[in-house]
Amino acid sequence: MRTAQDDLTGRARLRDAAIECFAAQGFDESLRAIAARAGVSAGLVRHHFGSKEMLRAECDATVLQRYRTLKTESINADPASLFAQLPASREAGILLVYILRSVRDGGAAGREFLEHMVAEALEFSMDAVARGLVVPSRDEEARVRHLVRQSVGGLIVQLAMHPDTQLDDFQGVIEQFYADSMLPTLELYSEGLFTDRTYLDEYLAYVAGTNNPPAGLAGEQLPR
Amino acid sequence: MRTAQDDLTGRARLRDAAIECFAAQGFDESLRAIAARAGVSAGLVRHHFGSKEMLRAECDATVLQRYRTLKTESINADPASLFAQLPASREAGILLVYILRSVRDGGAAGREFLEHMVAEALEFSMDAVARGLVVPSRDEEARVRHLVRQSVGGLIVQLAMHPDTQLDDFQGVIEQFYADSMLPTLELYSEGLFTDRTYLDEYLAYVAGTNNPPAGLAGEQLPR
DNA sequence: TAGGAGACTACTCGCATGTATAGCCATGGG
DNA sequence: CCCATGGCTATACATGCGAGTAGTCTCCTA
Repeated sequence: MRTAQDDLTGRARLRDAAIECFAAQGFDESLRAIAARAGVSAGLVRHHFGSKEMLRAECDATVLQRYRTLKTESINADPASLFAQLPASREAGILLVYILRSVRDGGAAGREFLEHMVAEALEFSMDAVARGLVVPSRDEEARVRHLVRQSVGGLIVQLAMHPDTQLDDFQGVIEQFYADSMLPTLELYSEGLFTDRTYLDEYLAYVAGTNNPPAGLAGEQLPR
Repeated sequence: MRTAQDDLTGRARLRDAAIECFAAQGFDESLRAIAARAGVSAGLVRHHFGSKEMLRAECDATVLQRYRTLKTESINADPASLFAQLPASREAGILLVYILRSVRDGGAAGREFLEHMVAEALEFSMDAVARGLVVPSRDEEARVRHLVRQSVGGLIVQLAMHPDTQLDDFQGVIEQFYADSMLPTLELYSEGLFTDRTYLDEYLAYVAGTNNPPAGLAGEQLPR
């Protein structure tokens, strides 16, 4: 019925236009604007997808799939950036902005994206620890969750501070973000922030005094 | 004309209700919902504020002022958290969520909040460096901007992952966030992440090769 | 060549929103 | 006493939205 062939028809144009509109303007962008970008009428969305919600779901799935493809294609090992210079092309930039907006707005799609990144980063991090590049943590997953949350959040803030960025200029904003963050990140990762271990040791002693071992403290999030 | 006395009338109730609604539901919350929370009619918003935009502006100013008051009241010196356990009360929790939403959605208010936090943190950080508690950075402002952006962003992501959090439960979510982040943060700040300085030194050598000194790299953001 | 399935459009409907208008009514100074 | 000021409400209006309906056009096939 619905094969990969008809991805050349208006259905695919509509889906791709929706992804670009959602990335550029947010998920509240109207169906009429999406249809206009695709060069079709608004009613065609209903004809092909049934509702805006189902169009959104298909966009989510498509973006996640393309993100996975892009990740597996470009295997690089730069521990300085958990995103591994994703926005190398306009297409990748759109994907990244779409994902950032998904996380920003919450919901199932954003949570799925985030969990995907955590799983990726956890695998990467444990490998880096095993190879002696990264110091071990008392709770690897908690550290990875923290780093991913902070990194994604930092990008979201950067995106929010440049709301009028066009999709084509977005690579520039990301590059500026990395340029701004590279030195502080490398300093922090290489030299830390505190001059002594007092705060850490005091916290470890405090935690050891409770019945909560540090390793089991930060596994799952709050159960809604 | 409009003195501090009439803050006991419906005008203040409307403003406070708007702040709570904006924090709980976002800035797209309807005037009718805000008026309902305040126990007045929707038309009163126009009567007192002229438009929704001007109501929003007054909410922004009020939140910023209360945030400043709260900050100057509670002077504490805990370098582990740049937010200094702000949400100690329900009122403070509402302020924090409002600020996070402002930054999240971009715009002038969010940028103002962020710049305010950067200025605070910069002052605090330079003092900590002078007292020998924190290692110096090659670009103090860039480091502070980075840390503030990451911290605020991390909270925004945490907030997005718990979209159905009530305003009263929000302190719990923040406490959970701190509980999850405390160990990774202290580890990172005390022990760093990399086992050696290779990446940092390579970057410093690379930057030294260009005409851009590291200190001047991350001052102002992109000129829109 | 006839016919039918599906891509696509024009138009409409109900709904929610921000804004605008007209008026009620309690209070307080003449 | 009286009436004007201003807080406040009820209602209407214009707009833009997603969703629904009916119909046209274009191939592909029997």
